[in-house]
Parts: sequence; structure tokens; C-alpha cells
Amino acid sequence: MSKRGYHHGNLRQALVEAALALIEEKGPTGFTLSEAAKQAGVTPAAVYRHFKGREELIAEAARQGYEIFADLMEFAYAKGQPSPLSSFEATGRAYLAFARKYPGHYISMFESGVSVNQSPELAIVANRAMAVLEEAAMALAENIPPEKRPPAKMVSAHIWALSHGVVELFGRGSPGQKSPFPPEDLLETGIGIYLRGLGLIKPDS
Amino acid sequence: MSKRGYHHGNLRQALVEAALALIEEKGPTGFTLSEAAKQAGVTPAAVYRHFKGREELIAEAARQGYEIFADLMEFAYAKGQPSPLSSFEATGRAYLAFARKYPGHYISMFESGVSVNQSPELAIVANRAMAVLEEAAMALAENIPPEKRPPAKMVSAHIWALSHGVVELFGRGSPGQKSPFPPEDLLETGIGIYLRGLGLIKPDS
DNA sequence: TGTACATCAGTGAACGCGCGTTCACTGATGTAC
DNA sequence: TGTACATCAGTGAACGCGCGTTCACTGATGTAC
Repeated sequence: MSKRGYHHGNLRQALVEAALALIEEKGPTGFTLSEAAKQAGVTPAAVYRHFKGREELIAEAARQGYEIFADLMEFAYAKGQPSPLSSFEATGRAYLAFARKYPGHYISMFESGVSVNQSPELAIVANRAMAVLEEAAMALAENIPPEKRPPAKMVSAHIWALSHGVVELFGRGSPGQKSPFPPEDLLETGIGIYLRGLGLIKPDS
Repeated sequence: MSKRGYHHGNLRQALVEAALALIEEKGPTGFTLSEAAKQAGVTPAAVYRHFKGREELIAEAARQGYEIFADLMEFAYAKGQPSPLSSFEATGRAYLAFARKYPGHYISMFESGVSVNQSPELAIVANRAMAVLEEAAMALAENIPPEKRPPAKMVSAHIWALSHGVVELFGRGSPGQKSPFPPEDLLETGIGIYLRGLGLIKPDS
């Protein structure tokens, strides 16, 4: 129990966590403000002490997700040093790891229909997350001869798209069937082939 | 007006098309059976003459999507001949073209939460669509020396994931910002680099 | 330490709404003679 | 061609439900003296 505030203690965060659990379980469609309140042991009306409404609650869940996401990516990037290549691969793995470890956050961020421009803070932290991947791509691209070097933004977009596609299609059991390969392997091999195509990995490695 | 049936003429298809328009406009969340009925000029209760309920209506929209999708992929594959490489690239382009030309269908298929196993017909036609991409990958992989040849299923999964990621993240204006590149270019270059990584395109081309 | 007071997080009742679904019906269409 | 009948697609009213949101309130907590 430890430190409790007025009545509930920390309703705001409890609501966010209830929302995350519900979103993970039932998707952004199935999430309702009333049920989140109930799960936090509180009347629906109490939610309005902390959020303007349903939308703002989801946005806060997404914001916290971007925060964790950005931290994770930055950590992976730094830890992947010294080689730009290893750093880059580490960020790719971190992307998937985040999606699997924090599915509620991931769904809030990418599938809830929440706009990144909903609030300034959301936009800022979302940008921070994306910037890490872009920076990793930039450092990587310097090893490529300038005349055949693709824009770093394009490389990061490719990797982002591949990662997101793997998460959506194979990361969960969603579209019915079992996935043909573990998502981690799929992403790892996909990025590997892609980097070979950029000339950053030896053809015979 | 032409051929009209009993009262409405072809309510069933009109409902599917109303559903597709609504899903495209408001997402699968915003779609309601009642509004689809209204848009088709009919009472909500009339829907039940043709579908068991809301779920079945969405499933039919998705089914028609898979049908079109499979046809389009097959056509692109055949038309891309004679080279397996050109065929493969053509199916990739067809994927994106489908997503952009039939957004309502695409969303019904991949974002509505409809399970492919909802009905046997759905499962069959979905499988047909996926099989085309896999076949294209198979033909392609034969040009790779066997000892370094990745499984065809993996190659098609990579391309599917990349395509889906491009559609979701850059194909629409959804996550807020403007996309840094046209999705078509993004997918084309991404697939190009990937195929180079497989050793199927000369490094200096 | 004890009392009086201010704060404000959470209550509980109420609201209007649109949803998906059901049901007995009706009346336009197609068919048999 | 005309009449009687069967069919069945669509009607309209009703249902129970849970939603998001509002409002005046209450009562536990923290603070001043």
C-alpha cells in the first residue's frame, strides 16, 4: 500500500494502467472509459477529475508508450555500439521487443487512431522515438559510398515499415493462422538481407 | 435503374458497398450496421434478411476484398512474366495498388479484427491471395544457389510485412505527419534493396 | 494536543443517445389458372 | 386478359443495453491556529 494520497492514492496512473490492460485485451474498439474506471475500483465520473474524457485517457496511454519506446530505442542504440551496424540491428530488435513486451502501449500508439498531433507533448515524444531510428540509419549510411547512398530517412522508413509489418501480421495471432516463423527470426533475417542489399554485410557472411 | 428485383433490387450488395464506404471513412470502429442500412435507404431490420448480423456483413466485405486482391495479384504475377524477378516486383506493386485503390476492402481485411477463420469461404479466398505471393517467391528463389537459399515462405513473409508496413505507416496520413516519401517509391526501393541482398540484382545496377 | 475549517477526490443518480437485434405486420411482386 | 393467391423483402415499433458525460453532493484528508 505504502504512500496513498487523498482517497485512491494514484487514480490517474491506475486508470492509465487499466486502460492499457483493456486495450491489450479487447483492442482499441473494445476499450471503454466506464470499464477502465470500474477496473480501477472507481465510478466513471471520477475519471473526469484526471482526464478531459476518453480520448485524453488513450492519448496519455500512448504518450507513456512513446516515452518507454524512445528510452528503449536509445538504450539499444547506445548499447549496440561501437559498430554502427550492430547499433542499427539492436534498434531493430528493440522495436520488436517493445511491441511484444508492451502490447497495450503499442496498440495505443499505432492502432488506436490517436493522432500524434493531439497534444504537443505527444508530438514531441513521438518525434524523439523516431529520431533514434533515423540517427542510427544516418550513422550506418556513412559506410556506404556517397554515390550509391540512399537517404537516411528512407532507410529508417524501410526498417520501420518492415518492423511494423512483422508486428502486425506475425507478432500476434491476429489474422487467424499461426505465423510461419517466429517474428524475431523474421525481422532479424529480413533486416539482414536488407543490409546485405545495402552492401553493409559481406555476401558470404 | 435497369434490372430491379423485388423491392430494392440488390440490397445485399448495396449494404456491402455502404459498409465499405463507411469503413473507409470512419474506420472499422466507426462503422455501424444501422448507418449502413440508412445509407442504403433501408431500415436496420432489413439487413437481417441478408446477413446474420453486423459481423457477417463486415466479413462479406472482407471476403470480396480478398477476392479482388487475389485476382489482382494473380494478374500482376502473370503479366510480370517472363522473368521471375519482374513478376515478383509486379506483385509487390499490385499489393500497394490494391491497398490504395480499395481502402475500404483493405481495412476490412486487415484492420477490422475479422478472423479469417470466420467462415470457410473467407479462409479459402484469403489463402488463395497469399498463395500467389508465395508462389512468386518460390519461382524467384530458384535463381539462388541452394545452399544460401532462404525458404520461399520466409521471403514472401518479408515482402508481405514490408508492404503492409508501408501501407499502414505511409500509405495514409494516419499517424499525424506527412510521409517523407511517396509510398510507391518507398516500397519499390525497399524491395529493390532486399532483392539485391538476396543476390538477385547486380550490385551496380 | 485539540478543534475548526478548507479542500477537493470520488460518489451516485440521472441524462440523452445510438447501438444491435426481435417481431408481428404489410404490401409489392411473381405465378397459376 | 383477368382474377385469386402465395411469397417474402422490407417496415416500424419496441426492447434492453452500455456508453460518455453532467451535476450537486459528501466525507476523508490536510492545514491553521
